[in-house]
Amino acid sequence: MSITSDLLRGHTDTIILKQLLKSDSYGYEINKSIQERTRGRYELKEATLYSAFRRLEETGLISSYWGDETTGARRRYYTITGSGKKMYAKNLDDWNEAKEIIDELIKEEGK
Amino acid sequence: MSITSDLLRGHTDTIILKQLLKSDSYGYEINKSIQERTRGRYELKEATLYSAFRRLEETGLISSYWGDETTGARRRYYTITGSGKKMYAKNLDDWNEAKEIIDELIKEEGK
DNA sequence: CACAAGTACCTTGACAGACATAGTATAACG
DNA sequence: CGTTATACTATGTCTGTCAAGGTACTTGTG
Repeated sequence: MSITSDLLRGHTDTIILKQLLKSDSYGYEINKSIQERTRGRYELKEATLYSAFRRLEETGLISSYWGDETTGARRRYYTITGSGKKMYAKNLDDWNEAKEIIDELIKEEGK
Repeated sequence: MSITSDLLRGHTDTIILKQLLKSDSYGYEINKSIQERTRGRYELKEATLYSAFRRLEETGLISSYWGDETTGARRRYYTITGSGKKMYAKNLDDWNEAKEIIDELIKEEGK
């Protein structure tokens, strides 16, 4: 991984919600997908991922169910809820604003 | 403040270093400057600011000296060091990369 | 067949950065 | 003369990330 975790901090939830917006998924798959999408520049640590799931489910932004795999390890699938979708939209807005603010504050040419 | 602190997390040091790049400054002034630059959308909490100073000084990225105010409260001024400048440049690069990665991961239209 | 590697999930405890709260001290203003 | 603004400090809490360790099943390899 090339960037530090503090820069990604606070985005984990949004990243997960985004993945679930496309379709239900499970931990391992989500993480693989993230690695692919970023061409290996970023991966969620397992502990981070699963603690995010717990947090998101506790606050009602996602819900989960066990898959009915007849073979292989069991998978816990997650679904984004209505309030999860709202939260995603809000987080995206917040991100766009934060991006602007941070740029203003740290860009060299400054204003 | 409109954006959450987790989104700003990890940028505090860079924001401070950026301010000191222009000229030596002190805590209160830096914070005021941030509020102005962001038109009130962001301010560092005092505890955050001063603990960042301590951290930056301990790691040699800034150094400090007491101002010789003949009036008003005493001010502790901070100067950015050589390694502070390098760190600033590195953090800026990291930010540009992180920005790209996060956008890829959370933007609606996806990839 | 034994064993490594890959898939898939979970728990515990530690750490660091942001922050709330509270305190000290001086100057300016009405 | 009390409030507001300036200016800094110290202590303790909270939360997200992560390291480390564990369980369990499947597939490939020699």
